[in-house]
Amino acid sequence: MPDNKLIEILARNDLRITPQRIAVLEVILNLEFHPSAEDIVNYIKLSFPHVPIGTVYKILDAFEKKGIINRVKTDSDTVRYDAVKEKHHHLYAHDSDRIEDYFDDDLNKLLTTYFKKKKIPNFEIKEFKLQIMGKFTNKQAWETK
Amino acid sequence: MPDNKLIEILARNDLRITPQRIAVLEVILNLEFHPSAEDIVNYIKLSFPHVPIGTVYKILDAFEKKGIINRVKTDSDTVRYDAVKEKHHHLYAHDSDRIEDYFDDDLNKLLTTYFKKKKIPNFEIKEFKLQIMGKFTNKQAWETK
DNA sequence: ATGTCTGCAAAAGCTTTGCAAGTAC
DNA sequence: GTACTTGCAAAGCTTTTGCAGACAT
Repeated sequence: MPDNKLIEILARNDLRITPQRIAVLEVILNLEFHPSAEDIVNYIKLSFPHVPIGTVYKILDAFEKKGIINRVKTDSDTVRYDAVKEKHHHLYAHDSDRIEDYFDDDLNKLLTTYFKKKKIPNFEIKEFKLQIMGKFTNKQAWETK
Repeated sequence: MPDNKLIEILARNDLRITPQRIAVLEVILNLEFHPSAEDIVNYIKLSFPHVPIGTVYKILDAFEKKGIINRVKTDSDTVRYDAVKEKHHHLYAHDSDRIEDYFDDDLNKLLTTYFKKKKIPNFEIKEFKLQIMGKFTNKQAWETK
């Protein structure tokens, strides 16, 4: 992704433009495996020798507050991040900690229609996300990325 | 829940019957808010003065391995637990860390049927769970439990 | 010039682990 | 009696916080 696009996102969100923020933003927008803070540090190292993980946490925090990213729900005790993008769901691999996006407009429509008719007592729905647990059957596609 | 039922569950799973395990199991089976390890310790304190949290973690670990409980997916860094029961989904409160079960057979059927027709490329679905985020509109029901 | 961000290190959670003593079987 | 479990404390991780110096505006 070109830097000027990344800078534009930061500017639009009233965030000061720093090399560290550009690097973190680029990683989250480009990577598809929903990185943890540590993943981000490791990935950035390749191009940006040393960003302390404390700084990455602060940056992630700022991004989350601005709504640029979200935390992904997992059943482990480490937080993973997801760039905010068009409505999507998540595929969770049973045998690894891989999490991938799943886009499906028919599914969105199906669920939206369903909950328009069927209300949940005492609960006002803001959004929903389907967690789909299972196994990836084609590892190549991911490993060679 | 009567002790003999709890004991029966432990026995069926080849777990030795100890007062600590009975207490933890009872909490998880009865409480509906998906407690963390710390919640469990606090709750148990009322009837069982002191169970170290390390022991609770070991018990939870044993229960999870036997499939008596599951970890609940959240976007925080603390793990919460859920008794394994008939298929259900989760309601997540936006303004608190409350998580409740949502049972809906029509929804289960709808999704099962949907994914029988629509396959996800390179992914073999084992199960799915809908996360429903929003706001509880009737706090009384919960607060007075 | 000002307010914000980074880097570093310390501190603060949460969870796991090791081991001796205790308990279930 | 044996194997497993508990209790306790230490260690391990992840995440947060504080503060001085650096940087963006």
